[in-house]
Amino acid sequence: MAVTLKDVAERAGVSRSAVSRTFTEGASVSAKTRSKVEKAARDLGYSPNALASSLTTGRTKLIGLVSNNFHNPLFLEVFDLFTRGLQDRGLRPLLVNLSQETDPANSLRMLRQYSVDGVIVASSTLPPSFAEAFRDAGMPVVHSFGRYTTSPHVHVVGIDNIACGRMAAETLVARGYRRVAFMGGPETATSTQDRARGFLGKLAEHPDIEVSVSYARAYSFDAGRVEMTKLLMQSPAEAYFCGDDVLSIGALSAIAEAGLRCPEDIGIIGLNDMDMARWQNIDLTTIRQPVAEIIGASIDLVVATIARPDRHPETRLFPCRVVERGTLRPAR
Amino acid sequence: MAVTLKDVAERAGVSRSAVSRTFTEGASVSAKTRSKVEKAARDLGYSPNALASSLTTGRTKLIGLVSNNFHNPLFLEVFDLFTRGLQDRGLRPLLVNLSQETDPANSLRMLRQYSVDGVIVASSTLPPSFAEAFRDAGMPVVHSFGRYTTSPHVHVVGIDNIACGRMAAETLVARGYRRVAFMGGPETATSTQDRARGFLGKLAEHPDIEVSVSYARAYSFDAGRVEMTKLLMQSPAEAYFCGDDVLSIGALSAIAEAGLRCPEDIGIIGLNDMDMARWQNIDLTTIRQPVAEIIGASIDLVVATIARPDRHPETRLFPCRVVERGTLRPAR
DNA sequence: GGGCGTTTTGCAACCGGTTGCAAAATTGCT
DNA sequence: AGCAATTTTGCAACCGGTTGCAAAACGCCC
Repeated sequence: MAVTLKDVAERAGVSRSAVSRTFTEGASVSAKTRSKVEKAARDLGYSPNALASSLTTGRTKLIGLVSNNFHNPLFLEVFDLFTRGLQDRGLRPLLVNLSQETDPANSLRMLRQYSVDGVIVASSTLPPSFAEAFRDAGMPVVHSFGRYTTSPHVHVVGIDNIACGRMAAETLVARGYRRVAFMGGPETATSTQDRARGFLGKLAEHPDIEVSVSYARAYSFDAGRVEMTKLLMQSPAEAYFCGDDVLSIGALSAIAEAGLRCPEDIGIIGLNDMDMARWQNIDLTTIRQPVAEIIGASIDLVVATIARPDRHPETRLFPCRVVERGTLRPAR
Repeated sequence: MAVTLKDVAERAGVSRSAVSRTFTEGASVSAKTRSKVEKAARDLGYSPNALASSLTTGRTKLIGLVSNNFHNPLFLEVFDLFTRGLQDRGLRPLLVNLSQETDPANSLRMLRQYSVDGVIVASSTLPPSFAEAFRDAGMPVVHSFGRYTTSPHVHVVGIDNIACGRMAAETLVARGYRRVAFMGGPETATSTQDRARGFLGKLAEHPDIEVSVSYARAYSFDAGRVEMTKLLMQSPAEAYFCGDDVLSIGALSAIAEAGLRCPEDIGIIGLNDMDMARWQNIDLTTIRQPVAEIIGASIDLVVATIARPDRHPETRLFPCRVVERGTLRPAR
């Protein structure tokens, strides 16, 4: 069926080793045999079987891309950038959709069966222990969009969520809001915990400002909308820092529905700056997370760890910045 | 490093074949050896190397998932459903991001190197020839969201875009619109061509209704917005059938910006019914494409074709229906 | 043309599994 | 217990490559 090394060798009149060598970088082949082999390969339409070679080289060039965020529009950008970035380095993404699963055992087993060279866990909601399970199994792994820890057991690339929380607080304070609130994602998500911590920590410096906190039951439009609707029935704050953009958009929808205007009646600041946030009919003021940089660094790091598996775990955090749009009143 | 068949065999005190057989469905092993092997495997933490076994069995359980739609929010749902659906059948998605590439040669080569069992091309914009290149290389392939042809060379699963165009036309006519228009995606996309055809075809039956056509330069928010802005500066139609939902949302944004209201001043009907269309602050009337059914059928079909490669190419089209929301005036 | 050092080449073993085949073990039956 | 039929087992070859090693070929110089 498929054309193999042997076929090419026979047609070119050389040994199988010769063929193998012309297709492996830096092997010793004379120009003459190389061209004979290349011609034969071209004639036969040969391309080497990456899986077979992985058996001896121990490298598959397969990277497990594990995520549980298949509902957040930001992650379409994330998948786009990851797949392109990996492809550009000759690596292939083997996608694992975690859905609501939270135990790494299954993914671990299947990624081991396919002997992936490395694993990227792309999730802001999974606990650090998830990625650590891969490392414990001896796989190079980086946790993208993961939680920062001072003594990481695993590479982490992402943002400083605590600093983001602080940044949101500062922004709201600078705008003169006196009654502010955090509307988080699910309380179990590590990103939400950290953002709340930073936000509240910063506001503790302003005892005159009233602060409250609530949690939506998911990082989703509906959850944001439901939560904001509930809040509006009590006495709402003047401005909200929402756990992420999609939550923010849900909140905006609830606000409009209630006949209130944003930013005149209530201010909203999101987090992520996903593509949709800039759409003119959404126009969300938000904190930009440098997704492309995070992904680039994640790939760099997993590649580097494949090369030197004993590499010390490292945390790379990228700075975020506020993107001014139309859902917060102007600074005084 | 990794624990192999041989290690398990030694520990269990049996031959390598015995171990192999306990892990292959329907092979002949006595209960006694099976339990010995299973214990040894458990102790050692063994899991069989899928790639090595693929060498002899000729099956990798890898499915190439090829797409160029990494910017349309609908495709996040698509990837979610595909990855889950494949995983549920013990198959693994190897993702290929085509970006703006339109030549199958590269993807073909790399999917062959990884000897995928089958290929799913998920795209509404690629021409039929793209998927055919895989079939010509002897790979089981299905084109999801692809173009319907009466004599397909390749399995196609999707919707009847011509019928959708007609359905949009009927809907607008039933609402009493007298000046209608089609605002397509890029003119080169097969889906746009067919939708235009159906739309215009149906309206040809209503000579009293004025029809016009224009094309946005991409299936994107910005392109839809730009195109609608341009249209509004001339004399706009009363209602538009937009090439897809994201284009529709761009158009809605332009309409709002111009100080016009939807549906009072201008009606919009989209196509896809992506999750966002139901968001209350978008509330887009649209034609629903049954994405989950399409994906389920695509997976069924690729699996069936792997089992019987000589299977005759088949087209499966799923019916669409109008989802009434708030961007079209009510039927008279 | 002979001798030496360097490249290139092929052989054969190996990577981690599977599988046809014949031998060994088990089972059922008289 | 003896025998035939059936099941289980291990051997060895194979899947499609890679690679250490020793032999062969080559290039260079005298």
